[in-house]
Amino acid sequence: MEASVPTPTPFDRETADGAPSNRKALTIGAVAKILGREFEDISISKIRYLEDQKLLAPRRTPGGYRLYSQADVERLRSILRMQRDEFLPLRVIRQELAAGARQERGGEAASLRRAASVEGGKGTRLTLQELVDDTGVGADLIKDLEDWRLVQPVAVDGVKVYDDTDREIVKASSELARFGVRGRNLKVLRTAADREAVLLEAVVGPGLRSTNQNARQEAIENLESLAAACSNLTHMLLVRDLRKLTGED
Amino acid sequence: MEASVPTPTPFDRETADGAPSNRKALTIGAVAKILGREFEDISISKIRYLEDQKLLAPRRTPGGYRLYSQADVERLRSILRMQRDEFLPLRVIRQELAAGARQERGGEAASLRRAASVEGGKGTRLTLQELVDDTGVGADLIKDLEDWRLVQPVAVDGVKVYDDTDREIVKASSELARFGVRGRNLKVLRTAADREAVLLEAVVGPGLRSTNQNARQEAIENLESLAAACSNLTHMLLVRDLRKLTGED
DNA sequence: CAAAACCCTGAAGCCACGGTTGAGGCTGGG
DNA sequence: CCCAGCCTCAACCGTGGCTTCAGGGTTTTG
Repeated sequence: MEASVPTPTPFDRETADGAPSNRKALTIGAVAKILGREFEDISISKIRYLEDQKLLAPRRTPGGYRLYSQADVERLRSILRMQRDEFLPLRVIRQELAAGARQERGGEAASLRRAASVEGGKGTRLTLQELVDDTGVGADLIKDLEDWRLVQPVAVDGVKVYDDTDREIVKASSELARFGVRGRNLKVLRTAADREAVLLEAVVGPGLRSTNQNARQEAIENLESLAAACSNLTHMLLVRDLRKLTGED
Repeated sequence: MEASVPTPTPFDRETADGAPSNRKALTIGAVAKILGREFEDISISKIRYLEDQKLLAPRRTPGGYRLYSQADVERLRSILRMQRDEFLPLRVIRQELAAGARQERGGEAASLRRAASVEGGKGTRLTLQELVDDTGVGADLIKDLEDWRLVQPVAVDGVKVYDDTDREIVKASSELARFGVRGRNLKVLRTAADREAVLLEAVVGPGLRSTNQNARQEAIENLESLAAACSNLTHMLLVRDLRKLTGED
């Protein structure tokens, strides 16, 4: 989410005049703090390192302090995204940046990869309105999905908030809704998923509850593989059933 | 070491009847040589390393030699491609593979999509032996899958033959078998798929039975979309369930 | 103006990833 | 029975991507 923090940082005194602060150059510490919201593994030393690797070239004060323009920050942001979402090595990112400000290339696939991850980011919190805007789905359908518990918002401060699995679920459901498949029919899918979850829980459960952090991590990764394989298998089984349907007529 | 060598292969693997040799299982050296054409940085040790990292799991001879099925070679090929072309780290490739390359960027997803197509080309007919060589799965697991009716061969002239959905199902199951999920547990997946099929049948059934050829064709295409959306939705529901599992600790 | 907060460079260190190498020993096809 | 080919296990290695530390300069703030 692009909340683009125009927020006055604690030590922020450069915004004393109500002027648009986002025009001002930032010190390295300020940049780290801002980007820290989106990327938890950012650090001052890392930013310096990236400069060392010729990925950035901020202006300097006469005294030698780095000064980051708004553009620099954006550049850095996209570097970090490519790292995190597309797993690109710096060497490649450098080229990618040099080759014009190309953007949004494999972005779709990458975001999918993240969205489908079991290891939940917990990051996203959407209001109903945002969910509607984001998916282009009517509030009535969402209501329907909630009634049948396909979507399970959480109440925070009396407001329902949705997360990113909810969003993906809504998107997928809207596809089905086009064909008239709605809440009551979807219930069968939910129970199917619930049962699969129980099955997988039985397999990795022990490792998951292990106190050993390594074992736990491994269990989570196995869980990802299992979930994928499971969905895959179910899909193939469905395809076979459907072929029988279309074949024998 | 694996004590249970799954090779009571009933039939001699000699292709006395001049069968296409590319159906046969290969030794590691042969695999390296073949893939060496496309990937210069392949080596025997690298292939072994990838196995060590759980990216491959070829069958073994009773003596311990690795035997690579056609499917294994393809899997390896796509591993190498993801490394070379998409710079993905092995950790990510592992997941991507488990997902059965459900979405393949960059174009050619043809082979899988064909296999996943509802519109069945009844073409493929595999014997048990071919199925084993092709998928690299032990005959015992296949037997297990048959017992639980995940795989449904047809008897022709007293010989059981499998089709390509069976093959894909076996492949997906082998992924799960690695974690000890076998026949009895898989039954829940089959019934889930069956129910989804019933659901979709209700939606497109009328069109499917239409005498109007156009309407029929359209129904089939809708069915594909529906199947995809359905699987997708079930997967997301599963992911959400699993996140709850990993989250609350 | 001085202390406090922040920033600078360069060199060294660290850890994970993705393999390779080598010793010592089986396998299996001709 | 021979010998190329394969096996495991453990040690080793280069690179990438940072972090840490020492020693010292710059800016802000009160």
